[in-house]
Amino acid sequence: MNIGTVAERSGLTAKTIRYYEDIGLVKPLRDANGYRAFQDKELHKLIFLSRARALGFTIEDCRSLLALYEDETRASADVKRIAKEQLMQIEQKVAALGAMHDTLSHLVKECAGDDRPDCPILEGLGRG
Amino acid sequence: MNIGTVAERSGLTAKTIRYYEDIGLVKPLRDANGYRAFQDKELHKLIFLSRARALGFTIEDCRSLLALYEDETRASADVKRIAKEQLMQIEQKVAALGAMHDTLSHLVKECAGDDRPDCPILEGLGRG
DNA sequence: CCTTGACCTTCCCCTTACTGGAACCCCCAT
DNA sequence: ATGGGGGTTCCAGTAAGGGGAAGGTCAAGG
Repeated sequence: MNIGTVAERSGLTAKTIRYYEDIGLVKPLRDANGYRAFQDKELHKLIFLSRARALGFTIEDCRSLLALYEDETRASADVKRIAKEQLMQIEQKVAALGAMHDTLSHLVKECAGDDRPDCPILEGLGRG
Repeated sequence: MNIGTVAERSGLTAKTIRYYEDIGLVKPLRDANGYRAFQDKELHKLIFLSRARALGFTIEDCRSLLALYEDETRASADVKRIAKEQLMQIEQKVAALGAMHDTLSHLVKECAGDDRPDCPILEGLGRG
């Protein structure tokens, strides 16, 4: 499989896949013409990466998860620990965004939004 | 006021303030010795920036908001439009994080988290 | 056989919003 | 004069790729 094919099947872009090779996440073989030749195993790893990234894992998380994914003797506890840390980070982000949302929606609600220069949003931001 | 003082009062770091000068958000005067000399107006702009960034506005949003902040004749509608866009972006991020959270917490719940190699999290990520 | 267009390669710069560090200058107190 | 705690500039790096140039390759059509 060429890079275009695995890109389509994994949902990643060719650029991203080349980047993942650069940083050592995948190691495709090469054809005589220099084209990357992906085998099923590499494709599965890319699909794995695509999903893990979509769930918010960092590249370094993915590197750890991939090592566990490839290690048939891993303990599920190792995976669960990484996943739970990621869950907590997601929860923290949601909480932070929620606080932003509350403050901002309050300001927006107060603002007339007309032609007058009077603006509670700017006042709220500038108030010492 | 030197940069250390405004850093403390605005809640930004000196590094960040120098960066904001670099990209043209503030334009402090200079003392004879080359030190930045901040006046109250610049301090207020930095406080404004600190709050707006904390609410998730991008630097470019802040640039627009700051221009409106300084324009005594601005229409509140302009500010409200920017703020509402930001609100929508926050809502989208919350929704995306919520979806991640649901999927991941489901996987975590399924996982025994013991010494056995059997791991539903990895299975969930690798499943085609 | 030649060309055209789609695909592939490497390489380098760009992005966001800073942060860290090196090397150096300045001011005040001892 | 010296030590410490300011300040200054500039260079490099971060996460995770995206954009685009310059060029090699392949398959189909005329």
